[in-house]
Amino acid sequence: MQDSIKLAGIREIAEALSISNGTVDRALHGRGGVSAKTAARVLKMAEELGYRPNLAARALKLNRRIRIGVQLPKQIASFFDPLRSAIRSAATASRGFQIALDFEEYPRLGHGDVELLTRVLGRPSDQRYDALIVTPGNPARVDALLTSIARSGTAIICVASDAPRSERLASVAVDAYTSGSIAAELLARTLPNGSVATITGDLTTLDHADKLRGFAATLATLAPHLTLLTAVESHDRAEEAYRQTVALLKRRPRPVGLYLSTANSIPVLEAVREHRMAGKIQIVTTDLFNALLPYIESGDVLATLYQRPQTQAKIALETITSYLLEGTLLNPVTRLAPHIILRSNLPLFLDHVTERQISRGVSF
Amino acid sequence: MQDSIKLAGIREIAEALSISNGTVDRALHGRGGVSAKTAARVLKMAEELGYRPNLAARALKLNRRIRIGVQLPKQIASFFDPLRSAIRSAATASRGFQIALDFEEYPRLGHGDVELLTRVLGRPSDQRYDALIVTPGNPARVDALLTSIARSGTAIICVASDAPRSERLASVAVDAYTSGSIAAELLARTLPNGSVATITGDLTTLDHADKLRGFAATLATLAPHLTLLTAVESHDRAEEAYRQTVALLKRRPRPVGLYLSTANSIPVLEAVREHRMAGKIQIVTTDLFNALLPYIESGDVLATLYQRPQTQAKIALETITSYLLEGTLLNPVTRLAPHIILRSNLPLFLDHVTERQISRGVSF
DNA sequence: TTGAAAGCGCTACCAT
DNA sequence: ATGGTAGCGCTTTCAA
Repeated sequence: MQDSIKLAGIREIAEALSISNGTVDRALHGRGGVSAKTAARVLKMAEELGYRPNLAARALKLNRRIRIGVQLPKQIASFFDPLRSAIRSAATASRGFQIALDFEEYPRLGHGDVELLTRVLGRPSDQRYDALIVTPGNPARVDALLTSIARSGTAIICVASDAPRSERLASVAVDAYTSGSIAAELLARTLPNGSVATITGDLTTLDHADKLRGFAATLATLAPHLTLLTAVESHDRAEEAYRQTVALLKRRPRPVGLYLSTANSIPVLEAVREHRMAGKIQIVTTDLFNALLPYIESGDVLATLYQRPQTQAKIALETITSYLLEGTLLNPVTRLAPHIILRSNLPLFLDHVTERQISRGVSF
Repeated sequence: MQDSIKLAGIREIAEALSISNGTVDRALHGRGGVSAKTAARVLKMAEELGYRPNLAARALKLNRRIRIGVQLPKQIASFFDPLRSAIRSAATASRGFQIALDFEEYPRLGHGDVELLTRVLGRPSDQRYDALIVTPGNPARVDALLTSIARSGTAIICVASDAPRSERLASVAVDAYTSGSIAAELLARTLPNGSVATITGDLTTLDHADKLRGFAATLATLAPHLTLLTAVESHDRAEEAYRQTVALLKRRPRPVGLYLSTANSIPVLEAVREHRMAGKIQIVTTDLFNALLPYIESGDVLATLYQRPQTQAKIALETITSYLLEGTLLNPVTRLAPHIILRSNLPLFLDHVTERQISRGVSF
């Protein structure tokens, strides 16, 4: 198969119609100031000649500096730190134009996010963000704000969770429902009778609620022999998670399986170890970071569901740049499959938890 | 965090040193015709000013049409067809310059590849490939050829398998050893005592041999209770696979687990079904395609290890373009983690087996 | 060895 | 409503 020989630019269209390239440009982009008739002729000819804009020329001419705000929580650092650094390296790798990143942090999901978002609206117009990357916590509290910001001309990209009822441009996240579902299938395959418990962050966060729904649904389908206990919310705090785990371990009968749906898993695992329950309770965790490695290697953790921050960052930035530069919205909603990390494939992911994630070579 | 205010181009360096931008360009790229002294001054100043080339301008000026040859086997189509179409869409999405793809096919791995490779060397110089994407079969037979092609100025990218002893520029593949290892871990978790069998393509193909090594090693570690039968080679042919499966099913004691390390799984699954062994033998397969879906949904297949052709294509093209345009070799060796697809996460991958993989939005 | 300048295709501005 | 043109930063050619 051979591709076409040569491709038409604005100049070719203009010549073919004996009009000026300025007019062609206006017509192609609907900038107005063109009669409906010529506009139609231009569009038709563009189609005929198979016009494809030269993006290098466009980028060079516009020479834009895209300014992107990034508002992410500090907690849980084991997820958001890699996400931040992946955003940084994805921005550096961007071809054709400069990306200026403005990182802002707040303590944790749902605490301080509203304040930061509000501040975005107050920015002087010469410092307006072209795009804003956020992880929405409770949609009820941020939907309206996100919509205002979007209407003020800043494209909003939700990462790691979503606020579907706001006017965000796009959303990138792991499919939360499926994450829960995988956890349930893995536990269902491994466990005999008994009850299983889940520890999550905060059920007002969409991502956390969806994980639980998926978990419950698949458990009911695939493992009628397992009972699901009421979900525990740790609010992504270490102490709470520890305390709640201890309480769970004191229940009789003791749960035989555990699904930890946020990266706040270490306190739980410590509590389990201290009560000498390691290996006796099957545990599925979320995400991947240094402190978790020994638990996977030892088999204390059956599997962890990795939310692929690098991939999320890459897609978020691709979405932003192709929207701002080409005007095309690639995919309003991306739902990634989490990586299922077991003992056998753990080595392949070790790159992701070291400093190497900052370097350029890492692709996923 | 605020990024730097403005960035230096060639012009700025030239002005700072009161020389012409032509000289600066020559010095920066070591094109010769520059005195060692000025070259050093330029390099130093570039460093000082934090020079970053404007890739849009470079692309515009060069306005290159990169010509890429793609030589992949027809069989097994369920893997290579998606790979081909992913290469096509990744090329279309490339910003800043044209990519001309030249697809060539041969019957199957190891049959006809040498002939096609040989033909590359005979191409007239004005039709030279800038890069060549191949899946090497038996390295003993292609290593020398690949090296010749590489030396003739065509960058070689291996996809789906590797020829590490050739002078290929880069290689992108699923980590084969780990794939085998995952299969073993999954079977080990599920099976009681018994023997397990593997059906592969051809053990001279590196990818196939590595899968087997990983499978055997992990089985020995994690499942001493399972015996591994000698590997069966189906040479990626349907009839052979069917026949060999029937033979396996007649063995006593009958194997309790099966690892199919290539996409040539349907004949095997059919044989198993016809012998009413579905669900009684745990099976791990490779890759994902329409015909496989019902087997996963029914539970006949415990899991399939998806080799992510879209991702491989994307990385291959990124590697090529950044090498040809920027002169940087991103990652000589990329080893992807296969996706472990179970019943619970299958829905997330359905996009990948429909026609949608041709559209632009799909990222993985 | 170095300088000067053209021009890649597009956008945007000014003129008509 | 349309035409004409400068200029983005780089590479390359021609001249000195």
